Amino acid sequence: MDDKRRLILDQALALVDERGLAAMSMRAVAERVGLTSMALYPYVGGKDALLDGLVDLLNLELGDEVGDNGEPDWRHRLRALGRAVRALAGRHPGAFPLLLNRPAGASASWLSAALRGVLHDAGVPGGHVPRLARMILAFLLGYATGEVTGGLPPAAGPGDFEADLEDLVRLVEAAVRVA
Amino acid sequence: MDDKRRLILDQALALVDERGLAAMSMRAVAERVGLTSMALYPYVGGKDALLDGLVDLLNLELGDEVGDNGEPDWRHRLRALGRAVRALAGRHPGAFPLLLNRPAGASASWLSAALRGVLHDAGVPGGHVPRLARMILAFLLGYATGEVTGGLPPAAGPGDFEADLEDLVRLVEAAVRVA
DNA sequence: ACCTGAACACCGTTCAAGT
DNA sequence: ACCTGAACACCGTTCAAGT
Repeated sequence: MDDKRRLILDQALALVDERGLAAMSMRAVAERVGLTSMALYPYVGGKDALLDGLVDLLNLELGDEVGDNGEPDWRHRLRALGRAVRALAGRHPGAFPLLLNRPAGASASWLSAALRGVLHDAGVPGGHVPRLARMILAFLLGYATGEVTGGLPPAAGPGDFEADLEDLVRLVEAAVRVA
Repeated sequence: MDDKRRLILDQALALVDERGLAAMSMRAVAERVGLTSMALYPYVGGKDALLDGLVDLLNLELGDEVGDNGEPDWRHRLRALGRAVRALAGRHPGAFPLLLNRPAGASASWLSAALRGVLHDAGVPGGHVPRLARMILAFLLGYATGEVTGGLPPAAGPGDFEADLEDLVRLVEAAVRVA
């Protein structure tokens, strides 16, 4: 019976996708599920916890999309991660900013761990892996958030993001050369 | 008499600094100023516009801190910009995330323009300047936002941000070599 | 010109009560 | 066990009314 929690979270995310974060009230979510707002509390425990649940959902979706295909080329994997983050923001423009704006829960470390794996396989010295992973994470979340909120000026050209990804690849290569 | 608007914005920012964004209601700001909430509307025009006003205030403060001292070394200027953004977030942890989460208004382009100036002086080919400036902006805002919200995992070491800045310097140098 | 009182349509959350 | 009605203390915002 705990897929009722999942049902509620799914409907909340759908609501945010359709009408924006500001429209997501406990009452509005409940109506979508066919309950009153008070009935949600045992399942999701308050609005704040519900938002944390949405963050978990986004991380889950990101993990599903990227998968763990045994792609050996770290450059391919880094580009794929970057594109997946941006695509996730595109599918969930209302909810995506939560990733950067709320304390990172346990599930939030998925992307962080994936980036560390890429850097390790690239041959980045172990002592630099956590810092560099965090740096790339800050860029990816900042970029996709700003794109979706308008907090960043609009991109000058359509290929800008791909060029940014190549710059990230070079950044990693430079860190490898230090070794 | 338009420093009354400024008074209201200053008090709103102080309130957010002290008690967090969630505590900033029109009524709470008004009480701090010594008015009722309805009296604020002619000056700041609704809560959303008030939040935009806070963004302007942050950009102003950033511009004041960095100044336009004729520092000729673009590396110094890039590091100074990065440190200033991070320090601003440290002073205003509640309000800072607004920079990335709200559409960039006219004043928001200050930092963007400053970064473009640095890249130009560094000798980055003109065609790459806007993209690279935006990339660095995404990193800086993402980094400082995530640090202040907990959306990014905690830094591994105390010198991590300085090391990140050196990586940015190298990123710019690499873009210059392409020229 | 500048401000307030009263009111409206909402919030999140609690808790006793219903089935 | 699961849900609801009623209630509380809040919101943002409008507008007629006060000075």
